[in-house]
Amino acid sequence: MAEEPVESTQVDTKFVDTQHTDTQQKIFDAALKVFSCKGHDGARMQEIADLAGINRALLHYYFRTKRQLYEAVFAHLFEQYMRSFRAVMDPEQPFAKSLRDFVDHYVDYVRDHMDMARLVMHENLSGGTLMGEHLARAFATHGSPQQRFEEAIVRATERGEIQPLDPKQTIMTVISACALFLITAPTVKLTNPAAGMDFDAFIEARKDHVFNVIYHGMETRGGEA
Amino acid sequence: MAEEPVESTQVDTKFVDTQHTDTQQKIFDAALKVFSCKGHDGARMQEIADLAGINRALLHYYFRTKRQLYEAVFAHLFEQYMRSFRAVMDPEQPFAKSLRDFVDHYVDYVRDHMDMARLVMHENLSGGTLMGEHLARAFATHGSPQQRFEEAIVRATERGEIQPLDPKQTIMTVISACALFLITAPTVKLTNPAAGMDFDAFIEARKDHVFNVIYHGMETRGGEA
DNA sequence: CTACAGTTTAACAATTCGGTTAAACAGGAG
DNA sequence: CTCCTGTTTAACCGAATTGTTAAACTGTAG
Repeated sequence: MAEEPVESTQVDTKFVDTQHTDTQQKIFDAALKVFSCKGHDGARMQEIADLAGINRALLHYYFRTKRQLYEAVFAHLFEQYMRSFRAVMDPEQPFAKSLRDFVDHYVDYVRDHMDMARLVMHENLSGGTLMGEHLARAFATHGSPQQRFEEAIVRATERGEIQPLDPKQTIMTVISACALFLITAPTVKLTNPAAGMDFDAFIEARKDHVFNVIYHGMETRGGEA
Repeated sequence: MAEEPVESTQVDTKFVDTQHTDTQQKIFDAALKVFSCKGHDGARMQEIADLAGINRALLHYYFRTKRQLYEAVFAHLFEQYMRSFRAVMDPEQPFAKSLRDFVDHYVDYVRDHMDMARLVMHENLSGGTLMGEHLARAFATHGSPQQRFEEAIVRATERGEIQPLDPKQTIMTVISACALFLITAPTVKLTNPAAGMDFDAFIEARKDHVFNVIYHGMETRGGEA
């Protein structure tokens, strides 16, 4: 019987490794798509196998159990997400730029990773501890993506650029305004028979809208400067 | 065999009706709780029966299939939701009041109907057409809850109270800012080890924050009036 | 050629779950 | 008392799913 291939990628013969990671990647992609659409419970291993172009036996050969596969996919996405936010955000730049960058990056990321966003929401609704654990660990090691943004908010407040508001509230507002629309977009489309509308354009407009409303809602107003 | 009890409540002998609606209510409550936590696929009829204090046979006696029960619960919640929004919102009152009312009502409603909110999000993620159909029908008959708010936005813009922004974007921003926090609250709690924080107080603060940021973000600014 | 990891096929076990059924029971209505 | 409806109990079916296993096949590495 072959040894557990998931953890041990020490065997780096070029061929094996490539073949290995190739299939694993196909599985990841398929699993993500299925899990994100139907959630852990709604997903079927058979469907994942089909989508990956392999058979169920091989699926279990790579990931012994459904749960294991689910968690692997989740962890992978999460890591990817955390990494994407690590770069940007300098607390000393003008708040307008920090906010704009954060909004742009957030909207773009969610738009380009809808599967991930849906999966996260599924996990969140299911009330499992999976996300909690990952979040806690990630925050402890790299610091949270929002942390940089929070610093920027605090600094901007100290500089008198924006009003003294609870940063937690601000972050929640920004993230909500950016994310919820995209997550609910499929349903919104169903409702809104405005079929002709350009979705991409609406997203770009959304960035502007969120930035403008929130920025001007937070900046120190004339009389108080 | 008893006739289908779900649709036909014509038999209004006091006793029977009471007994009937009593059990049905227990089932509704139990089903809502289970469905909202685990989604349609994750929910188990046995668990619903247990929570309702009855047995599976009786559950199927009232609702023939799981799907039927699910849709009944969904429709019931939806109707209730639409009704709750029908009253308020006068387009001619100051926009500050319209916005404040909408935010307050929305936050309160979602807070007091978390199960419903979670269920809606589940349904949304699952990409079913259920919500789309209900929404479309409701919009056609009573007009949407947001419609009143949208009118208020349009009128306020005409009066020059607020800047000319796309009302769709504004509504999306307001609803997002109100709802997402509550839906993700369980997870946020897991992450944030600030166990001491008063959740109710945070919610009240959230209303203020959302209102303030959005209102001041939208009002016509000094130079342009 | 041999070994071996990856892969397929096909069948299997075990469980779970949704749904049905029949029989019996309970208690108010008439 | 008798009828009827709601309710329970218990057993059952059938379908779907997860997970396992054994055997055979494939192509590269050595």
